[in-house]
Amino acid sequence: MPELPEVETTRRALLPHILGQKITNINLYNPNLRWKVDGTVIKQAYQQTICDVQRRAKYLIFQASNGFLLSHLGMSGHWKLTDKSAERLKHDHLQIDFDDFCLRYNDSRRFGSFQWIEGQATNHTGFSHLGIEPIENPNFPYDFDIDFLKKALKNRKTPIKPTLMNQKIIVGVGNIYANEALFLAGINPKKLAHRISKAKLEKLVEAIICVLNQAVKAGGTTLKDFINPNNKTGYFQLSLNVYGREKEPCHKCQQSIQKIIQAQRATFYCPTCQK
DNA sequence: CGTATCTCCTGCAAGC
DNA sequence: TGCTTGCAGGAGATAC
Repeated sequence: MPELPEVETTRRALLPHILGQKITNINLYNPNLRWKVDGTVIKQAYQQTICDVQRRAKYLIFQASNGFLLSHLGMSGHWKLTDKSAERLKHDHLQIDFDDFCLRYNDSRRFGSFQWIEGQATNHTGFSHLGIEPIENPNFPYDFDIDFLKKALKNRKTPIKPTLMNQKIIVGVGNIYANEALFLAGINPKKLAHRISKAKLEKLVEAIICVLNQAVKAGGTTLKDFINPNNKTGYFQLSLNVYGREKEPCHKCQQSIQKIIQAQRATFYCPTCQK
């Protein structure tokens, strides 16, 4: 599910509800997520007041005065605003109570994770392995441009598509948006990253920024199960040009979209439009 | 350091 | 209908 636009959609949906709200209780129903969640998370966040909700890469940050809860949604995680009295669903693993409502984290595949970290997320050194933010982010630097990309790809001999998904270079781009950005830029996903011309890289920068901004505007992409905390689906799936469209006609040239596997992931592209 | 591969888990759809 | 198989949006660990 969640790439940058889905995490950002979640952040924006949560912010107005929980800003300034005090955590009155936390229930960890199932600690067996990607890494075992220990009770420390519960103890540290208890009675804290949320002073901001931020995003770095695909991580969601619940910032309180002396620490923050870091939440990664993995493949299938999502947060839901709901009544405390609402019946708990299968795969609801964590519940955060506020005065009049609660937040529940549901994650069928359990690839998500939680950490409680002392201090301010904006000063957190644990994010240092993460690459650049490709679109505007109110809390973290985002100066993504052609000079950055040219330098970053100079020594990368891997095909451009899996390279775009490398979170050490650019954050937030997962399988769907890597496919879509390459289509918009007219670049073949098999092209080796260091062999792409400057003109094409310029198009790629523009395409990544464009596709992510459009997807944020659309509230993310809902293929199967992405739902925002207010129970609304995204609608960027209506704008997909290649992802999931194997054998369907290209929106530009009508040739059929091809599916290949790269780094154990599905890649979709138009062999005519993407050279 | 860069690259390739494997892995965690459940749900669902396709194929037989 | 019911079974098996493969695949799904992420990314850390490991081996070379």
